[in-house]
Amino acid sequence: MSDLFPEKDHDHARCVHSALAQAEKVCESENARFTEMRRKVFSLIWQSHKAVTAYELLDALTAEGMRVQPPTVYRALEFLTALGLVHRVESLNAYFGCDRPDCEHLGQYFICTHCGRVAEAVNEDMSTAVRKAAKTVGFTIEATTIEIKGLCHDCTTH
Amino acid sequence: MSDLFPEKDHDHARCVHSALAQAEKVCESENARFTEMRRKVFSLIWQSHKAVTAYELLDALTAEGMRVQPPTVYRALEFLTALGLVHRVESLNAYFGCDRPDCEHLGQYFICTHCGRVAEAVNEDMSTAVRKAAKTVGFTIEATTIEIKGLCHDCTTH
DNA sequence: CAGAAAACGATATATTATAACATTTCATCA
DNA sequence: TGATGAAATGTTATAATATATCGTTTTCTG
Repeated sequence: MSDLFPEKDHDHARCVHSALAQAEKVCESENARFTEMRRKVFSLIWQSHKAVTAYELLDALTAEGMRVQPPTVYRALEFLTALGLVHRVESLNAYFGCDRPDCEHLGQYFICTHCGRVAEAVNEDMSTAVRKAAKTVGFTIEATTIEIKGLCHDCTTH
Repeated sequence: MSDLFPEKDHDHARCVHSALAQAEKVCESENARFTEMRRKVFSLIWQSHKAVTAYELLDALTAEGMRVQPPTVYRALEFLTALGLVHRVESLNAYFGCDRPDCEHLGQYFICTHCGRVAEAVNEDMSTAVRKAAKTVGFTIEATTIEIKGLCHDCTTH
């Protein structure tokens, strides 16, 4: 059983560091500006593996003394999601950081209702099943949302 | 290609009639009251195969002269979704009527971005793929959201 | 450095959803 | 059958999520 979710005591600073490094690369290759605000919002999202709402981000920024309004946060989120650096969980109105922003993927999100963490899977069986089902009914896919809620392995066993 | 979406010129009165009959049955078997308000909201949702928002329903009720407030609509929606008579599309914050409320199913929703219609599939390959992926990572599923946006067959070809 | 484009600030407001408490309706059974 | 308790609805207020618009600042490019 390959666990999708990180160990509870993993070195999270490393996740953050790696995520930032990847984000830098993606922005550079896309000729997009990774501004201070965007970097700040991105870092806040990566403070945990949970999904955070726009207003939680707003509060966090405010708590750090920044005078920030909703549009600022939503703009940063729009930028980050457009580049695939973060993903939006539709069923939570919340955002989490993407592990592999460098490769195209139709993500499937596992959301633990107990610990709140979100993990992204890139499962070919699921993707294939979706594509096949669409083909069967003559549907042309533009976007897919696959969100699976339940208990992660840690929360199931402990 | 079995088309999931109804023909453009199908007898929609029949859809509504059948949906109401099924809803009656489900409510009866669940010992739940299909009150006037719930029936009204349910009928409004079934006026088309599109997903409608809570406030569109509110406006429709108001347009008919009813003095209705948001909680009333949300309560009806909560009741109807709990019984599986309507489904919520998370990525649209909107609701549509379920075809087969009598049988358990993990629905997968195809949402046409052109005509706005929503069709529900119950595809075992998809369900299986999701369950299998979950098992692989030791995840205990509580709920799944599968929403596929794109063009329905009609809108692709016309 | 000028000019244009992008990003951000600021204000206002739209949209979606729920909390809390009052009133009404309805099934039940004493 | 009418008292009563639970369910449903009404009413008011407000919370939570999101965007439109316009002005200013920053940054890129020539």
